[in-house]
Amino acid sequence: MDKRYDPKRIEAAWYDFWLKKGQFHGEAAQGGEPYCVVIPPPNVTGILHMGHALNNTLQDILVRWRKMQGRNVVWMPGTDHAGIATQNVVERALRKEGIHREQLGREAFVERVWQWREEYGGTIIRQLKRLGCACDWERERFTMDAGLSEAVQEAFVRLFDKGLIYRGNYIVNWCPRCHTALSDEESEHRELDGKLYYIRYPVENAGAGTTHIVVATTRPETLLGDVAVAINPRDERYRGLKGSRVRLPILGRELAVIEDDFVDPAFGTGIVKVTPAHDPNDFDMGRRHGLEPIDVMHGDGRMNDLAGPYAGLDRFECRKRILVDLTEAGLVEKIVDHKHAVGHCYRCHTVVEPRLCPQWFVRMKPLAAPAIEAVKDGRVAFVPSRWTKVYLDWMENIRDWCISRQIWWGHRIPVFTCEACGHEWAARGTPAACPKCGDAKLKQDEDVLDTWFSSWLWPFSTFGWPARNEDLKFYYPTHDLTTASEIIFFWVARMIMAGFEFMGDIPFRTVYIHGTVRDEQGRKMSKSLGNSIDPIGIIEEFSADSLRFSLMMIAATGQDVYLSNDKFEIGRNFGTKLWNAARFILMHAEKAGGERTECRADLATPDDAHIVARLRQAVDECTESLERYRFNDAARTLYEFVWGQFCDRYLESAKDALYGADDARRLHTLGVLREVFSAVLRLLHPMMPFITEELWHAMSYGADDESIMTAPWPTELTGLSGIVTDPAVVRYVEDKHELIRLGRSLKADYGIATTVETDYLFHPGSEDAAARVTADVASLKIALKAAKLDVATDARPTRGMASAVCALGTVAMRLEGVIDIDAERKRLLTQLAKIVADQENCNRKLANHEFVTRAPAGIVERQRASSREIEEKRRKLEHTLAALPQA
RNA sequence: GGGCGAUUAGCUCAGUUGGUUAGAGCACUACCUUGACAUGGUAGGGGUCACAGGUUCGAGUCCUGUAUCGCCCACCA
Repeated sequence: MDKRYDPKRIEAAWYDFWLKKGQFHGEAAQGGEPYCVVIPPPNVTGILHMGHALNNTLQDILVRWRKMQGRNVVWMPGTDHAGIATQNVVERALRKEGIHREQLGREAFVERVWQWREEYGGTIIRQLKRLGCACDWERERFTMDAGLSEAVQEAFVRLFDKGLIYRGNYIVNWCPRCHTALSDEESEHRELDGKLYYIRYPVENAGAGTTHIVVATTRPETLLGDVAVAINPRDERYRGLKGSRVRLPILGRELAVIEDDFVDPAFGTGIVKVTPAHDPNDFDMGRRHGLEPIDVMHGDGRMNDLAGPYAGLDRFECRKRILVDLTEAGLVEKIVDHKHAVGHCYRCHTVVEPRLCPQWFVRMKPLAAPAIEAVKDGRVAFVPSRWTKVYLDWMENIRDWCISRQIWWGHRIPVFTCEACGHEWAARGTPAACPKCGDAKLKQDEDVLDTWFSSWLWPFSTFGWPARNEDLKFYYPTHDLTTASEIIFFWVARMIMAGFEFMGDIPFRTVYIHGTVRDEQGRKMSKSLGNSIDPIGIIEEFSADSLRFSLMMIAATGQDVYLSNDKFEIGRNFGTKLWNAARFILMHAEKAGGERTECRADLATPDDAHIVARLRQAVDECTESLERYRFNDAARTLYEFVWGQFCDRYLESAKDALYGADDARRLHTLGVLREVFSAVLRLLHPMMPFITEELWHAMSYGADDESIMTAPWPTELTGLSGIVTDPAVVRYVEDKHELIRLGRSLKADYGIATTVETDYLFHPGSEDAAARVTADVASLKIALKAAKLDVATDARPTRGMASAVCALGTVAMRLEGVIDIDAERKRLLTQLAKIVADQENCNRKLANHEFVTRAPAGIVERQRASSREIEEKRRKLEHTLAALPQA
């Protein structure tokens, strides 16, 4: 075994080993209890960032852990075609060649995207493999592959036929750069420092002296599309306005004057310009008052012919020019600073333009109902639970989903129109003729579907739906879905709705929402900020295991993760520690030759009992933490056990036996070491798959061609069953270590000699002996404290002044002149009085639970436990008091 | 405007249902080339748990309020 751990050498090799063994594959035919996870499919354009690394490490831990527990596991992998994002990437590549997509035409362009995907689309999959992900790659899917495209059509047709999909002319979020509509979720609001422009509109026949009114707007260029001005009907100031002639500046169009409750008299001037084609509120008002919208913009953000003199200008250029013109005409009353939230395209960050155009929508209210119920009654649970409220708030106020996109890369909307009779219907596949008139001249809708329209089917479409095959029946509903909070609306909520609509059941049972990965300053990691840490770089520099384990140590449940490069040293150092512990055990095993190591009950020492007890505790804690999705706790438990208990304590204490002359003892100790370490490797495997696999083989725990992944999750610890783990023994060892530590400290700092006989008065099960050791610890602490007090007052104690001697059964202490024994006794007595009071209170509560309220067994048991705890405290304190020297 | 989260050591953070003297990693100090490990060991310094009230025998933990930072949602132009 190499002296140094070289992750590069082993990681790739073990991954191939797993693949060759088909370790990650599962199918229904194998039977057993299913456990299934579907990956949040990363974009094909994606490269692995820290968010992915965190997300997929979490899933991999769950998957490997469940596998070790004997479940029939499938982790469904795949990628998302990411409509707009991918189209943008390919367009950019084409632009470098000087080609615009229009030049290629639709078919050729889509062909190019497929080519691009062939060439670069596998990047993120390769990176997930380097991370160690145990995905069932035989099942890898792509949201545009034939099967999933069929599922998309099926879902669309079913919803269409049920009347849940409709086309309508509404204001949508329009990205002038991507040239497509976006859903509400795809428009990101950002607070911007804008301006509020107060503009005078001339009035012709108003009351005395009125020559104009003033409206306030943040987007002056839209006034070109104004069709009215609106006031609140209760606004006294503008009583006379109705019936007068208001003229639109520059274009001179006459505007209607309408009254609408929507208008807030307190904002701006209390008069609103109404532009139905460019603002959702105005659109609604326009509908209420029967006004015809006037659209003054092209899809690319340039003004159209209806913008008169501004036709052809970009919208922002138009804003500048129109302000100049208005100012010259004396129509700008004032300009004030104004903060407001402006929508931006989530793909290219261009300012979104509200635009009136025909789009396809899904009616969401009917779909939401069962999905709301399922979360309310706990069939689908969010972890941490606080996200439940976020989900429910959104679902209860859900708005229709705009699903059409004016791009080429994606699932073409399967709606056909008969050119002969005008019949419009949704069809699976490519229909040959109109079902109404039989004519063959058909036209398919030009638009494609929102990317998420395929994602929301992911938990069942990946298993072959609409076909009802065995795997789908077996693995659906899946179990855990792990994702980031940003995705709750885009994906999680919609999957739950689709699950009910198409499968009649929930898609998964638990949604685990992890935190966002941020840099040290708390900023989101992003390419544009240049602050991201590349996970692959970390794997190169440290190792995949280091990356994974460090992330788990840092990421508290659901909290955001703040990263910097040096954070990964935790995982690396821990890996090294583990490596060296293995080397130590192997070294001694080699020294023992082929002799049989065996844990023998009759040779078990308190240290053996202690490490086994702590191991059992670690196993329980680790298992429980994973069950509760507290990955961070599981990692910390293992870190502390391996480093603090196993290496620092047990391994050191084992040296006596290992270097000793007693062969039986040596083999026994080696046996305990091997058994405990075997459990350690298994516990760590989900988090650090590579190094544990390497060591599992180096230590020959299983056959050469068997993976640690198929070894059982340690629950029984059968190899260690002979070792009695009496609580008194465990406590004794704890105290012993404390005694040694204190003794060393006294000696090192103050030259106070102490003799600690570590094996003194050890009788397994002897409460009294253990209690007396505890008292000794307390006495030593007092001595230490006293010595320090004295140092502080510049009177360093000499050997003659204080000494602490541990001898058979008791600590004889002389603390002459060093400590105020009376004060110490007084302090302890006060403490004791408090404890006695606590105890009475606690027992009263217990009696109350037991006999009065008849509380559930769990609560009574808890109360009993705390009663025992207090009793224990009291005994310790009394012993300490008794051990205190007389003044 | 609504909702949520955070505030604990110099830094980054744990602290589950209230319970002895509030923990870890990094950084810092001193000593240690001891027989697994210097990516290490031993010992140590460093904290009015943001602030103000309240509940309790007991509060970092529960309740109310305040302040600061952050996130999400939202059609007041």
